[in-house]
Amino acid sequence: MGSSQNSTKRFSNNADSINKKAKGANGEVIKRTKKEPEPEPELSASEDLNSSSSSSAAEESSSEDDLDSSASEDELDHSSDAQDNDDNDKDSLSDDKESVQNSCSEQKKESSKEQHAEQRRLLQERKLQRKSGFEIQHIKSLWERVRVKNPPVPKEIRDKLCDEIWKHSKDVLKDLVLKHDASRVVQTLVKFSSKERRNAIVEELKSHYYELATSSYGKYLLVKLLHYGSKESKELILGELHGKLRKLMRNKEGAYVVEDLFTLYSNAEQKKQMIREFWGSEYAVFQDSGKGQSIIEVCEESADKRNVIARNLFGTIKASVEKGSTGFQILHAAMKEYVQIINADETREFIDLLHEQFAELIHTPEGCEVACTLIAKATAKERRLIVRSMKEHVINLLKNEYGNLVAITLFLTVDDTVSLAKSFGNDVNEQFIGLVIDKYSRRPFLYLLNGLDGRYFSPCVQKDLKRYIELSKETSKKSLELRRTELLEKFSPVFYKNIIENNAVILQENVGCQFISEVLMNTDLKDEEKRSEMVQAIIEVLKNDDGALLEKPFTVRLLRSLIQGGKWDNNEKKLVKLEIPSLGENFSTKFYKEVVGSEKLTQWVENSNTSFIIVALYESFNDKKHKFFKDLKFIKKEIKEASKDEDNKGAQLLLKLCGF
DNA sequence: CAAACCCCGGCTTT
DNA sequence: AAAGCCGGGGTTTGTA
Repeated sequence: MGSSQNSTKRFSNNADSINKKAKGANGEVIKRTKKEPEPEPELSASEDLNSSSSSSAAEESSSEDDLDSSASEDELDHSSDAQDNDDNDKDSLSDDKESVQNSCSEQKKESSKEQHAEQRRLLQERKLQRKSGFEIQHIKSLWERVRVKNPPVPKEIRDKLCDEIWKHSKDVLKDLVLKHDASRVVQTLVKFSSKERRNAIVEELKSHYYELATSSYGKYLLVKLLHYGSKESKELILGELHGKLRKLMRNKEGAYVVEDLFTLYSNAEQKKQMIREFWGSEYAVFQDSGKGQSIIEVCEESADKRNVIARNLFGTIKASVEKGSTGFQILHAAMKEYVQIINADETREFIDLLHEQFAELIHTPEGCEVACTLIAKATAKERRLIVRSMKEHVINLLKNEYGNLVAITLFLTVDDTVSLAKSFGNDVNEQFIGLVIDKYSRRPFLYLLNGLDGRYFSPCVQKDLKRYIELSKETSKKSLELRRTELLEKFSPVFYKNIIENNAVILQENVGCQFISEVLMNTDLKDEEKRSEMVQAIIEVLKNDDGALLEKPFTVRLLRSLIQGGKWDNNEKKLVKLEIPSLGENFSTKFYKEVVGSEKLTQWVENSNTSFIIVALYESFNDKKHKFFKDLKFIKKEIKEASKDEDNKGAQLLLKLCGF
C-alpha cells in the first residue's frame, strides 16, 4: 500500500513552486526507495488482535474472487499451486469469521456472565484446536511482552523473550505467518533477530513464499525479509516468486509485493527479467528466455510471437489498471514495452483503457514515455479525451520532471490548439510566475517561444521528442511550426500581462530574466505595442530599484541584450541584430534618460556589475553627439579611478573605448 | 558553447 | 547498515 500512496504523494507534491520543491519531488522518490518496510500497524491493546479483522476479512474474500476471475482471462495455469493457496486463505478466513460471529452473538444477547464465560471458553477451545493452536497462544503472550514500547524492554530481556518465541515457533512457523496476529509476531522476531536466525527463518518458510505474498498479513513479513535478509535469502525468495509474477500482479496483496520487489530490491537486469515474465509463460518459466534481447528484437522474429506477447502484456496491464494500480512503476515499465510493439488496433484499445488515468503515468520516466507515445499515436478524438483528463492536473503535469515532456508532446502533436490552450489557460494564467521560474514547467513555454532550442533541450531530450513528432505524423495534420505559433499566439497575452504587471518579481530570478529576455527578443511575437509596454514596465521597476536588482548578474545580462538589441550567435561569434523597434538604440536612449542619467552615471561606472551596461550603451549609440558621450567626458577622472579596481573589468574596457 | 557546478545512484569502506 | 567517496549526466553560468 505504501507504493500507491507514495506515488500520489510524489505526484502532487509541489504545492508552492520553485526549484527546491522540484528537488522535493526527487527526494520523495529517494525516501521511498530507502524506506524501511515497517508497516506494523500499532494496535494498542491485546484485544485488538482479534477485533481488527472483521472488515478486512470481507475485503479479502472479495479480492480472492477477483483473483480467480481475472486470472482466467489470461493463459495462466492456475491448476497446481493455486489450490494450496486457497487452502491457506480459507484457513485464515474461517479464523476471522469465528471472531466476527463471536462478537455478533455477544452483542445480540444481553447475556449473563456465565454465557460470556462459556463463549470465551469455547473460543479458546476452538483456537487451541486449530493448527498449532496451543503454540500460537503461548507465543502471542510472549510477544505481548516483547513489543511493549513504554518503557522499552531492556535488550537482554528482549533477546531472551525472542529466543523463547523462536524456540516455540520455529517448527510451526509456516502456520503462523499467514494469520493476521501471529504474522506480526514473526515480524517482530525478524526485527530483533541475529543474521543467523533471520536466515533460519527464511529457510524455514521455504516453498511458502507465494502464499506469503498473497496473504494480506504475510506480505508484510515477506517485504521485511527482503529488506533485512541476506543476499542468499533474497535470492531464495525471488526464486520462488519467479514465474508467478503475472498471477501475483492480479492479486490484491501480491501486486504490492511485486511492486516493492521491483522498485526496491531489484537491479536493472532483474527488473528486465521481471517484465519478461509478463510476455508469457515461455518467458515466465525459463528465466533466460529472451535474455539480452529487447522486446522489439524478440517480436521481429515472428508475427505469432508478437501477438502472443502483446496479448499477454495487455492482459496483465489491463487487469492491473482496472484494479487501480496504474501508478505502479513496474506497470509503467511493462507498458513501456507494450507501446513499443503495439499495433493500430491495440493502440485504440489501450488508449481507451488508459485515457482517464494519464495523470498517473507522468511521474516516472517510463510512464512519461508511455504517455508521450500514446499521445503521439492518438487520433484527434483520442487526444481530446486525453487532454480533458489532464485538465485537472495541469500544474502538476507542467512542474513534474517528466510531466513537462508530456506537456511538450501535447504542444508538438495536438492540432486542435484552441481547445488545448483553453484547457491549460486558466491554471497557467493564475500561476504563471511560479511556472515560469520553475526548472521544469518553464520548458513547455520555452518550446513555444523558440522551438526545440539546443540551449534548453539537450540532445537526448530532443531525440525523444523528435521520435514523438515522427510517430504523430500519421494522425496530425498541421505542420509543427503552425501548431507552435498558434499556441504561442494563444499564450502570449498571458506572457505580456504577467511581465507588465509582475516583472519585478520575475526579475528577481535568474530563470525569470531569461524568460523575459526570450519574450522580448522573440521575433514570432509581432505585437510591438505590447512589447514596448513590457519594456516600459521594466524601466519603471529599474527606476525605482534600490540597487538590489542590479546586483543580479542576470538582470545585467538582460539589460545588456536589450541595449544591444540582438542575440549573440555563438557559431558566427557575432551579435545578430534583431529588427525590433523597442530594443537596441531606442531602448538605450530611453534607458539612459530614465534610469541612469548624468547624475547616476558615475555610480554605474564604479559598480563592477553595472559598468558593463555602460560599455554596452557606449557601443549602442550611433549618434556620437548623444548627451551620453558628453556626460562620460565629464566624469573622465572617475572612470580612470574606477578602472584601477582590479575587479571592475567593465570600467577598464570603457576607459579603453573612450581613449582618454 | 564550454567550464563550473550540482545532484544522483552505485560502490566501497568502517 | 550507515557514511562517505566517486563517476556520469544534466544544469547553471560566464563569455565572447
